[in-house]
Amino acid sequence: MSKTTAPTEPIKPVREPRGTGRRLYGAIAHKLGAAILAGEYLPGDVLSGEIVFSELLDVSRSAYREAIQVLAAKGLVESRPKAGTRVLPRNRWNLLDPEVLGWAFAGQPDIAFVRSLFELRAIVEPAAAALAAERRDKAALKSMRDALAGMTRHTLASEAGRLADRDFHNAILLATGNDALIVLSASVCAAVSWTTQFKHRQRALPRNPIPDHRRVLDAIAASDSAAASEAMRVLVELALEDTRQSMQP
Amino acid sequence: MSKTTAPTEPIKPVREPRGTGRRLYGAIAHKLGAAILAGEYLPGDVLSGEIVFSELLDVSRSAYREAIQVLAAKGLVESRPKAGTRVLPRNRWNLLDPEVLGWAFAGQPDIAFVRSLFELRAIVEPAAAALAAERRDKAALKSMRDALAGMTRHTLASEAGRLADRDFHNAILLATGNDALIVLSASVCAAVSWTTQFKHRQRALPRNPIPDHRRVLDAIAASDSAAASEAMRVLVELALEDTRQSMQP
DNA sequence: TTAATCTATTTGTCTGAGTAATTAATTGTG
DNA sequence: CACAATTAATTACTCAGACAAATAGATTAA
Repeated sequence: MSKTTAPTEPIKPVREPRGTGRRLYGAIAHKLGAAILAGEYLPGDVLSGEIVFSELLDVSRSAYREAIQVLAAKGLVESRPKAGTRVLPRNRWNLLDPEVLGWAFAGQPDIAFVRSLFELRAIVEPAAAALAAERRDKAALKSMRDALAGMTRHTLASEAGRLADRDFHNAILLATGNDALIVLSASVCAAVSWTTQFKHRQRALPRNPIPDHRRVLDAIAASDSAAASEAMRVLVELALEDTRQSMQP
Repeated sequence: MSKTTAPTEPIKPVREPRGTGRRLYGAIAHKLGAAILAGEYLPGDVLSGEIVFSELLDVSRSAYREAIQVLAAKGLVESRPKAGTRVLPRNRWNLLDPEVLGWAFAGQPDIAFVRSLFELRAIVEPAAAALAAERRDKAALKSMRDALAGMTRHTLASEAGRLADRDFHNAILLATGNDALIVLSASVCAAVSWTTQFKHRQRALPRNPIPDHRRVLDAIAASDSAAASEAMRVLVELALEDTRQSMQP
């Protein structure tokens, strides 16, 4: 195949801080990953051949192959000699991988998937708050207080406020001392921050959520795991409702 | 550096069905990933240089680089020009990635991490059972019944019995209709199956778990989400105790 | 002390060749 | 005719070597 046809604009590394596509192979992985998540390639589809596809993208086979390794590592595709590189069925995808989540939200995010993420969050975060209440680490409590202070200074609609909110949830997760929980929430929180960022672009937050956050903190400080869980449940519930409002219309 | 020193036996692709190391780059990724998870390389350590390291392993730079891409995709390492390839801090690792979990259990698994996985399971699975009870899909119910039947035919200590047990839990997750939950449990279940496999090598299961499983199924069939959650909680609790017994001494 | 510049080192990208694995067609065999 | 063994063709995989781009660290200038 000749290089005359350029069906896609030339792949160029994106300059993002800590982003996924600072290098060429990263940019290709981002492009292809987002395309797969968006449904442009369906499970079972083959990605032409190495030579054909790399020429199509106008990059070397090395760069293309390294990008494919990234996708394969996340369970999106599988390469086999003679069979080519095929998109794997959706249940093999590593949907909780932070980068994959980023690709999922790069395009029009699937409503059902967003809902399932919030459902997962509604399961995990209250339980995490309860665990944190049982452990009640003093340093962790201080982190939460700091984050809460940050939220009082800035409104949640601001960038700084959202960061403080994230820090608050992160501090609780840290306080559980559970590595698996920490990693999991790191993924989910990243995704949630995407949706909230999406949301706040349209409308400001209708209510002041500080008291709700303080309730969680107080319960953890008092080692009341049941109250902590319940308070966190309310918090997630509210976040879900806000998101639903902004995504429905 | 010359190739005279061979500190490690030559890397060779492992022949596993659907395994991680069928190719050379996969074998390297497996070797390095397992080494990192085992703590042989600590966060902040650099992996020499591409040329040095690839010669050390006696493979080409391409194969080594593709292996590194896999590790980088899972958040284990990060490569930057002039700075080399460094092991990232543990909170960047994608610990819920099935492959990473496999590497974690390739060596002596960290007790604290196993505990945190069970803690996560104890959080997620009862909630999933409750969700399944709310949805109550007829096809899913049939899958659970089939898996349960498989468990009655074989004892849980057998390979077939363990597969049936996995199918049972999988069917419940499927019934939730929550993609995020499904992916998450796919990871955790894989890890748990590792530990149970480890366990059963030493001693047979002391009790017959069929009635406990049936209780979960009945509660889901009756759309009693509270009962389903509680029954599943008991199930996970028992599994945790069994594992604790076999890992303590 | 601070900030700008330079340089050496390291990863990133490209090219082209050859190897190994696997599917699919083909042939042989009951 | 059905089925197993063989072969051929396609594809990913591995290798080697060169050059480009980026950057951490030293050097110099303000």
